[in-house]
Amino acid sequence: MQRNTRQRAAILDVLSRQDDFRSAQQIHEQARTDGQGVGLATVYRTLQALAGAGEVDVLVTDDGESIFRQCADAAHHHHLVCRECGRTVEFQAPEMEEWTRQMAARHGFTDVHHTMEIFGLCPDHTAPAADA
Amino acid sequence: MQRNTRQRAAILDVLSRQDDFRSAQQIHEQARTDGQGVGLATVYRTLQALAGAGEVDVLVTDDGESIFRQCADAAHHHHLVCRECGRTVEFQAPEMEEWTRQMAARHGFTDVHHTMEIFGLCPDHTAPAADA
DNA sequence: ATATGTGCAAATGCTTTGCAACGCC
DNA sequence: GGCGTTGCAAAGCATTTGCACATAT
Repeated sequence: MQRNTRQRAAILDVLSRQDDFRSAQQIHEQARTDGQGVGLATVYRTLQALAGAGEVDVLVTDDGESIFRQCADAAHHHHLVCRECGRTVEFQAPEMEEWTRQMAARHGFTDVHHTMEIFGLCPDHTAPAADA
Repeated sequence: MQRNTRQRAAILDVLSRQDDFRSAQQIHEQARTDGQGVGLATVYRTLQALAGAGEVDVLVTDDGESIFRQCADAAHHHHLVCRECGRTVEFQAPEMEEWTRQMAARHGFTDVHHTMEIFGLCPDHTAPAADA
């Protein structure tokens, strides 16, 4: 049901060599650069499938763009992401998990999931001094 | 510099009577229903201004849509939101604030901000039993 | 052989913007 | 009166989809 196409391999290849969160368009361009051209629609479709299968993590940026990453940790975790270059640090927050679960339960919410991501500028992209 | 127009008042009015997170389009429609028609572009522009001024909170849903709400607590806080109706519970997580700050600092990230929202189904919208 | 995947281009949906008319201060 | 504001419609963007063609199994 899930075929082994050249395109799929190309996308997985880009993902496996990418340590940062990247948009579909960036991944598309990268595959293209690697000489493994893939249609943009295919990139979207494949990423969607991978995300659905839990093989890649998806984050929605403040401006509504989805960015993807093949994470090292298969378990549930969160991210510290550079909003400039996508550089990422994975981390877990077990206390938090429990905490949010209780919060949801206390208010009778079901089928919950939470987002908890930290966006900032990594050491290499610290904001230029805004000297007047 | 910020004028008192009928439109602005209409939008603020809708917001003040709205306890849930709503999209710009929903707010636009509501104003319209209230007999206080406002152009959609104006709604977007006004919400953007209000958000920038910190007078309303903005959340980005999983599908990239922005939803707005005039929050009771002016201080930094988080939300438990019903993904079906927008119903919201505000809450704070002081331990978390400190926690994320340290996490960012430890990795040399600056100018950070974090998102931490819980999405689920409120008691009134619990998923229909998926009985086979 | 056949269902699935792919590519293109058109369509979608949210949001932004150009520009002339409008109205607060 | 002047400058921010509004409205409309067009433009912009990321993403999705229809459909004919290619291809993995």
